Amino acid sequence: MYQYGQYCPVARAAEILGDRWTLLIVRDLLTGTRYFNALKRGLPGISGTLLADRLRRLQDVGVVEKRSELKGRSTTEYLLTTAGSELRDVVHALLMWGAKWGFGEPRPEELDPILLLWWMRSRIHIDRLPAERIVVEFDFRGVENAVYWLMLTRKDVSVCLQHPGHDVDVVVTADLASFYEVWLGRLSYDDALRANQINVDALPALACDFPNWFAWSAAAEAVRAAMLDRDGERLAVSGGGTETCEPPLHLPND
Amino acid sequence: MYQYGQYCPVARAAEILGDRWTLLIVRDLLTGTRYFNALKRGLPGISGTLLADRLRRLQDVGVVEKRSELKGRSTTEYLLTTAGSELRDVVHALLMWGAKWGFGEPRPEELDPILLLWWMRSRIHIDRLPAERIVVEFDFRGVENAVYWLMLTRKDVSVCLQHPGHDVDVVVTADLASFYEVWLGRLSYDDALRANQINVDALPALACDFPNWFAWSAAAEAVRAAMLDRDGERLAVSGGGTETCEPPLHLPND
DNA sequence: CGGTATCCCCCGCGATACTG
DNA sequence: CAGTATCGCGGGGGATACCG
Repeated sequence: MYQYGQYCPVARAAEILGDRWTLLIVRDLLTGTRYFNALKRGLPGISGTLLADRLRRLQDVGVVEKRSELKGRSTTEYLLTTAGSELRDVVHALLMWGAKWGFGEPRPEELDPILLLWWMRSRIHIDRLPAERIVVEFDFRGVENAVYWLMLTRKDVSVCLQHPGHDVDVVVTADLASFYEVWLGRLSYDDALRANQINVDALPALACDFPNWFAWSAAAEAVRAAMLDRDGERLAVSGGGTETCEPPLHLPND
Repeated sequence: MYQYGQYCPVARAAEILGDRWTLLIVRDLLTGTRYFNALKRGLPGISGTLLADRLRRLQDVGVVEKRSELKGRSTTEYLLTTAGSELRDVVHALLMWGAKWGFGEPRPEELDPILLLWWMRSRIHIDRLPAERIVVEFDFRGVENAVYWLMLTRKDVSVCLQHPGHDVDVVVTADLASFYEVWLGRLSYDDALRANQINVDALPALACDFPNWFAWSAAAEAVRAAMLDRDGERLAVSGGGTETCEPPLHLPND
């Protein structure tokens, strides 16, 4: 951990949060991730050693509390302290800025289908699911052999890298980049359907209900707002050819 | 520059801002620093190479604009773009959090007297200065031979590491840590005077006016608010022994 | 002043093996 | 599963010299 040697609150905060991965760890803790391996799954590329280092540092500075439940199994929980919870404002400011100024098309190396499904798993409207178990198969184009499954019940949601064995109820075939953009609010689900970037094969009732099972990304609203914001500024600057301008549609960008 | 490989606005923002020094560079640009060497002076410990690297990166991502005025001298200005200016929210969130949770007594290695004077230089109420040039000598205790000067005119303010030659109008003798705490709003100037942590030797009129020449740290208000905030929570938790509690005074902490 | 080019060292980090 | 201990490397970054 580097020390800037400046007696300044911004420098102190940057010392604590500036280490690689630390802000993403906080982001995930803020959205309810509590276990070591869950954090690790949400941060592909981090090594176990490094995650442990970062978590220890966060404990030392009073942002994270480690709680070991000795009762049932060796479940160790990482929870944000009060100080950690108040980082919500920092992460939110980063989110708003990132959505407006650091965002655009996904880079190829950002198209990790497993991470996407992992994120989706944590944003299921459990109470909107059908009563019976549902297995959804995702067939992502643009990545070789990217076929994974989501097993949805009202008790539990799991990402399967192997066929779960049960019958598949819904088959989603999608362009991975487009599905990511839908996830993040840059593209509307309906538009993606219409442009054949997403295809849902299931009994009509299920296919129609499918998009409602997901809350989509927590960042989607900010991303949409940022797009409108920037479009607004661009239009304002360019002078605008039409006085009554059409509501900006999310057009497929093929 | 590290890439997290996550299509997420927070990760994208962290990629751009997470490099060492970058947030402090933005902090200084936000407060009006515009020249390479001025940035360097405000960031003791950064190498010229690294500062140049960081500034180039910030240009590449559209946060900073480099403007070379070819007219007069070879003055090169670094200015925040619109995107850069909107980082104000991020830095502000860090400031608020840092003031509340990452702050406390200064660490010994943070007691750089030159940096303090450099900061003071940029927060002078130029219009409150006397009409004639004023030379203030600072005699910081706790550091060997830490004697420096501030030369104040309504045209220009400069930090002198050598005696500027002119007569000294005000001699400030102070404990460096305490003066830093006054600078940052953790200690009131008057209390520090009373506790002999700061001593001002000058003609009465000048001595009395001296503290009003400075705007003190831009972070001071946040720091004060954070102290009250935390005290409030502490009192609320401890139950409070007195029903009418005295307004929390900033007592000298000797 | 306002940087770039070069060299070289150190430590942040990944990989691996091991433990409760 | 939830980590710790150890080793080895690569590149981030400091020091220095140089240029416009």
